[in-house]
Amino acid sequence: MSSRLKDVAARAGVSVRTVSNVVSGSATVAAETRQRVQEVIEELGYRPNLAARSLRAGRTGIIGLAIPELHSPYFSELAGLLVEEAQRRSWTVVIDQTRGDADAERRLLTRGGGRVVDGLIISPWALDPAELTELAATTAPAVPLVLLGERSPRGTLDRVAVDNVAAADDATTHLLRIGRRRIAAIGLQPHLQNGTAQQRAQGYHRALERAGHPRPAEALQRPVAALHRADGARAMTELLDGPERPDAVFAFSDELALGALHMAHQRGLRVPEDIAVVGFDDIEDGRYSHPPLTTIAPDKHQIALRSLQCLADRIYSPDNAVPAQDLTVPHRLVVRGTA
Amino acid sequence: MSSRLKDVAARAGVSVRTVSNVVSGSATVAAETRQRVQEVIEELGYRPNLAARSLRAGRTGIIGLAIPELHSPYFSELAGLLVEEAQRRSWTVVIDQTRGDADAERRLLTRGGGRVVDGLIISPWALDPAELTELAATTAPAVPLVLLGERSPRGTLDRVAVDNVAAADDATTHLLRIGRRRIAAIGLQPHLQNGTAQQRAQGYHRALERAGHPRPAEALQRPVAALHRADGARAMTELLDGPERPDAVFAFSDELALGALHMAHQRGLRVPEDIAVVGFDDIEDGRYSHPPLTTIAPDKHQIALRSLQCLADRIYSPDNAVPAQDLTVPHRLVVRGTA
DNA sequence: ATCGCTGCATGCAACGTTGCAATACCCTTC
DNA sequence: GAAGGGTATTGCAACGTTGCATGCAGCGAT
Repeated sequence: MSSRLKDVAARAGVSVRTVSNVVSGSATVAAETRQRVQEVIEELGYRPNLAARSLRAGRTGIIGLAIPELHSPYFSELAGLLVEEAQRRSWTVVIDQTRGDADAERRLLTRGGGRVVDGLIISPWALDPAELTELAATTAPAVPLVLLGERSPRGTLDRVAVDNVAAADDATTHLLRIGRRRIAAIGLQPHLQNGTAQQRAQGYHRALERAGHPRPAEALQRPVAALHRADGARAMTELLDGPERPDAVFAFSDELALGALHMAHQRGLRVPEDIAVVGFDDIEDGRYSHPPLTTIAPDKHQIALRSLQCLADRIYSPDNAVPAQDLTVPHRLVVRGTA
Repeated sequence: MSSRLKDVAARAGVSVRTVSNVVSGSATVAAETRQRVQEVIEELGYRPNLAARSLRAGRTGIIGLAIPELHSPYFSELAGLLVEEAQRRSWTVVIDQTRGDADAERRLLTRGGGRVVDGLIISPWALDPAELTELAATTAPAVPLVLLGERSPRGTLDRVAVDNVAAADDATTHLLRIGRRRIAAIGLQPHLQNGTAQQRAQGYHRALERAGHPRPAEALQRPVAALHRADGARAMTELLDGPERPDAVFAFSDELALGALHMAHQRGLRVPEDIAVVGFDDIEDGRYSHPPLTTIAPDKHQIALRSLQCLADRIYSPDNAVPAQDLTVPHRLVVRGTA
């Protein structure tokens, strides 16, 4: 059994309340008393019981981070930054993996999220933003919520993301500028109500259009089941075996790009001479691929920082008084070796 | 405000206790009553308050996972598996990043770990296993603890790991078998009391010795500050600029290996013809590098499974009655394209 | 000497849950 | 019809913490 306020109080010869005051520092305590209590705290190794505190305060000091999968580099890099930044605010982060499972995301909002965590940062994947908004609105005690990437209809929920359309446009424009003409896209997700993929596709089209290109053939726009390397490799195979061989590929994620790059090597193509590649995410691996990957780098640090700030505003605001925010974080094109 | 047992009880016309019985399913409740209570629970959207439960039960249902850094692929892959497996046991995982900081690891054991989590799975990095054991023993309420990788002196703490010596031996032996003679090692960490690196170095030496090779020159054994790609690239540079150019490299982690591979490409070397590379960890990226990385694959799934099992045994056992276990999980050599 | 003020310390109650032990009820059996 | 046994339900207390209100002492001002 470990020591409680009561034990410290008894040993220091003061009341429980006074020890509590020393610990929290909220009320005035005489220097001498504080000193004595502090010593006893050290001596007994007193640690506040978080469960009791939470019960009393109605807060747990825990926030949730819901991402599709932790082993994906983009999310693990982001999660790392978030955990670190949360620590600075003395929050603890629990990570949930939704694995692209709509039910898992649903459960998180209605059940899991409901009582354990003070707030939730969620990067939706399988769940339609509309349903998500609906769920968030109808869940009994509203969990403070911040969306990563997906926009909720009519901006009813806080959201932090890069400007996906502009970023995809930048990537495509770069490929045009270096003289590419048959630019393929890898990463469309027509089967999902997935705003992110749609937005990136939109940026891709916008750039081509502005440059006076005809709308690219369907065969050049490759859908994927997920954003893993394997999917990128598969899509690349399809492209290389397709009717019109592209001279450039814009992949909607670095993992897809690396898979595509891998396949290009397998087929004996030179990158970027035979085929240029641009990715999206700026994951660590891309810096060390061969050749190093040209990519769109979202400011992940900003994403972590601002989504936590957003969540804090909502958690500490009385009665949802804060209006929903839609924060756009900066991105930049990082030109390395593949395009 | 959200509903409590009290609210459900009032509405269903039963006592608080009966509702509690329905929720927990522990005591006998008449079918009819159960039905009615269930309906009210649905209607009001009642969710148990975890803080109150924890306070009462003395358990939080939260376990900690302390790893050096989340953005490193090996750890994020492992963390993903652990989170998933923990979910199956209805545990919540909070992840702490120690960033190779000894103080952070110390704090975790004495302070953080003390009261928040029911148990802790820790992959020590900066902390000497001896000090770690010492700390664990002297901390007031002993936190159930499982070590990943590092062994505690005289096996006083539970531990899950691969046989690092044998695995490193396997990797080195493979390089010998394909005809390499000047085999370098990247990843030594003489400045840390880091058992893992020492063990891998030991396996490397053992394999060379058994094959009748002289002890490799110091210049072939490259120390690193950390296990990132950048460190691997740097070490590779040193090797290529060194007095004796190796024809093979055994890197103590895949990240190091990928950094080394990158540098080999930069210098215009052919892999594996000019220089062979073997890594350690079997991270996803290695499967898509060019060429795909030959590596030692620890059974990560087993690591997750068994460390949780171990922790469960300790948490649910009365009074530390369970003896400390030292579990060795299997590994295998995965031959791909770099060696 | 009395009053009010400030600084410090304290007691009570409540957060929502569950273990324990007791009670009320019904049905069977002699 | 009473005793016995089981089933169903309940009240009380406690887990450790903190908000609120209050108490107490000492001080300077009136």
